[in-house]
Amino acid sequence: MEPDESLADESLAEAFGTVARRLRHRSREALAPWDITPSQWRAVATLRRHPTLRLSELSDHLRIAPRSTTEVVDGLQERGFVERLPDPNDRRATLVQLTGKGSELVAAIGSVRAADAEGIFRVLDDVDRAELSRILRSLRG
Amino acid sequence: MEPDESLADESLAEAFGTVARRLRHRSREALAPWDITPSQWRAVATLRRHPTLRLSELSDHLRIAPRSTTEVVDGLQERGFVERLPDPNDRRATLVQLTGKGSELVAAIGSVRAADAEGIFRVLDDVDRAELSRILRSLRG
DNA sequence: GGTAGATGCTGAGGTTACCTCAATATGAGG
DNA sequence: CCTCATATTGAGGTAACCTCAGCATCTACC
Repeated sequence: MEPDESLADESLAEAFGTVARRLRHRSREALAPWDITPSQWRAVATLRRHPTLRLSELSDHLRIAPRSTTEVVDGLQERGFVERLPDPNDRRATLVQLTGKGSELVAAIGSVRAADAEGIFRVLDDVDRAELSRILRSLRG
Repeated sequence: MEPDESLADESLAEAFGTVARRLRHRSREALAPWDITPSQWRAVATLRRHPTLRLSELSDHLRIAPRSTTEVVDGLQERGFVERLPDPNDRRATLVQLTGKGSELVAAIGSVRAADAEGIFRVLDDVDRAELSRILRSLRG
């Protein structure tokens, strides 16, 4: 029950939130030229690796509720980056795919190289990056 | 420009956000019995260490816009955890302080010990916690 | 001492990224 | 066919931010 210890732990959670906020902010700025938000980018990036996903599968990857995925996909579809297709095997389901424009987006942003990540994580050396990556993976659960 | 590397970096930012979201979620649950939100808790915790702060100073500590601090303090004041006092040295400014109830809150939550932090960071051993803490501090900027 | 410009707070209004709950459509098993 | 589960979405809500404008007050300089 030493106050110092409790402070340390509290700071851990707090510092985490602070960095996350900063990261979100940077990310938003970095993506602004393409008129997409960080959470939309997360979805696009997921679709790059899994070219065809049901909405529910995309939800699982993003770890958000299905309803929220609908919203993200709506936004991307409006901007023409993804398209919805009926799942031929299950008429309840909807498949999501990148459009040509969506693929171009991925390429464009990929070549500029996630300035959001770089900008903030640049202060870390390779060892620290690896450490952080490992720790995050275990915290992700 | 190797795709693997870009993927790794992207995952770093992504994983960070995922963990942050999870942390926020846990934190909300942990604080629910006291009817305060994580960001309100952050403010209360700050006031524990700096018993009297101007709103603008509190903003600096929380790293949010002054207007947002007004909102956080409003919420805490409604619930009786903090009070606003006029700054005797500057009639533009408002000082914020914990009330008796606010101090009890800090004590109560402190004794249960940040379940939000513990719950998620429990998977880390002491070394990893220290590493994470150090890395976060450098990322905080 | 008076006025220009900085500073401190808050009202108004907006955004992002989530959420739950209920409705609708379809699938699967008996 | 009938029930139960699953997939998506409409409706509506929330937390945690933001900016911009307005008002009060302070500070500095003439």
